Amino acid sequence: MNLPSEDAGVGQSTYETIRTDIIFGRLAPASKLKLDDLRDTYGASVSTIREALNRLTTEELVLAEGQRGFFVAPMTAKDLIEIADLRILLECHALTLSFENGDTEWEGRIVSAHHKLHRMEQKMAANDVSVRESWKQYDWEFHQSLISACDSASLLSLHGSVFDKYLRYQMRSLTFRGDKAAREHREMLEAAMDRDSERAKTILRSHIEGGVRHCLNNPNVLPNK
Amino acid sequence: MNLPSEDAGVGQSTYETIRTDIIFGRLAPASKLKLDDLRDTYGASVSTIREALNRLTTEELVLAEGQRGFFVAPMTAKDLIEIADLRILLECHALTLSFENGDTEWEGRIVSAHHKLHRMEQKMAANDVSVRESWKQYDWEFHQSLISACDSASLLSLHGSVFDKYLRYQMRSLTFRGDKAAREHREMLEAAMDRDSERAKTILRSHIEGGVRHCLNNPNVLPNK
DNA sequence: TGTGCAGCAATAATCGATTATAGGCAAGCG
DNA sequence: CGCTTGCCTATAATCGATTATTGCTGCACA
Repeated sequence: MNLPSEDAGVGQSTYETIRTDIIFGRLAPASKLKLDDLRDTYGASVSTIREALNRLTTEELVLAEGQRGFFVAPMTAKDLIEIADLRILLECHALTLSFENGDTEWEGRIVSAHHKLHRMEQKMAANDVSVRESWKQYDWEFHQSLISACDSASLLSLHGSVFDKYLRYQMRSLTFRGDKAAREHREMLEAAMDRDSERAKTILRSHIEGGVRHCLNNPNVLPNK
Repeated sequence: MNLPSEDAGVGQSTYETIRTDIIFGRLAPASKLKLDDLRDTYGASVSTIREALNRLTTEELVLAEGQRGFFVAPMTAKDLIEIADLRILLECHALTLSFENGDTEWEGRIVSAHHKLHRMEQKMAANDVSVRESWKQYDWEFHQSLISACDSASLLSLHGSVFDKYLRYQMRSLTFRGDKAAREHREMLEAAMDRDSERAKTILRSHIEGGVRHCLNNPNVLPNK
């Protein structure tokens, strides 16, 4: 997850803000994005807004329908399943490469990321819902750290984009999957320290499939259809 | 490969034209993209040009460096290897899914695409270089047809984007890899008809790896560095 | 003669205005 | 009474102008 970086130009920060607003559900799926409204909301000119929306169109977080404007990408069960399938494919592949290349620095990043994630999991378990967004942020950081030694910028970039789309579905389930996910994270940490990529991949697959089931069983996630 | 569709708006067609100009090498790798120059070349206002460049930035065909403008993405051996690795990963996965789901319509698409590709391969073998771009177009269509029954729009879209980046490298090798590639295409056609996805994947892997070697051995492809 | 600062030219970023399009509503005709 | 057609409003697409940034060049001072 790339959070909005304040220091950048108007264009860049508008793009990042709209992007996170879509991912965190502050802009409803399938809703119309009127340029004039967005200009008022985000305080940038229509041209700048269009720039941001066009970029998001390429990422398929926004749909541009002919001359009829922009819409937030809708959320469907089929899309969730496709995205999860892609995340498994890309992340497992990256895991294999990363486990081969990873050095001690890499282990350090993982241990550090897991520690921070674990703290958030504890807070979530104690029903402190205020940390929901930072929890997901640290979840990203942990998964990212595991594959960070894969030595392929293209793979990392593609994975990041898929991860964020997956995250949009996760953000809609208000309940915490708790113990199970936390245990899987710990097991992946251990598998990484043992350089056992097969074990890590098995856990990751069931980790993601569990997340998908959790979403599909939760009526908050896909209210329509 | 999505070729420019003339019927669309100025923005869309500018985007598509610049995109194909990058992929087909008419815009040199790592070259600076000056907005005023592009406005004259493509006959659209700077805002429209910016819109196109921003979209291409998301696809990583163009790099946007701070407040210092846009550049065509450079081409490097490492990037080629990463892209090819991703193409293998995505296309093999799609192949598996597609072979499971494919119906008779799907077979028809493959046979048709292979026939057209074969015609171009014959022309290329006869040193008719004028068909170089349509040959690559039909190559795309054939590979696309093989995975077209994978039933995942996200996977097809991601694959398309990676394929086009791979294509950019292929377009720089002026020589025809000929017989070998043509035989591999025919073998993949046969594997598809037999629904033998393992065989198809093995051929595909060596097909792509052969293409990469062909590029890396050709000094035209990566002149610098 | 080398270095640093200042002003200038080139070019990018942002904006608001103008033009084009779509979709709804109403009037007129069948 | 219903359907079609033309106008009208809301909104998108495109544009050229304005502002900001960068990096170069030349001059002054050490």
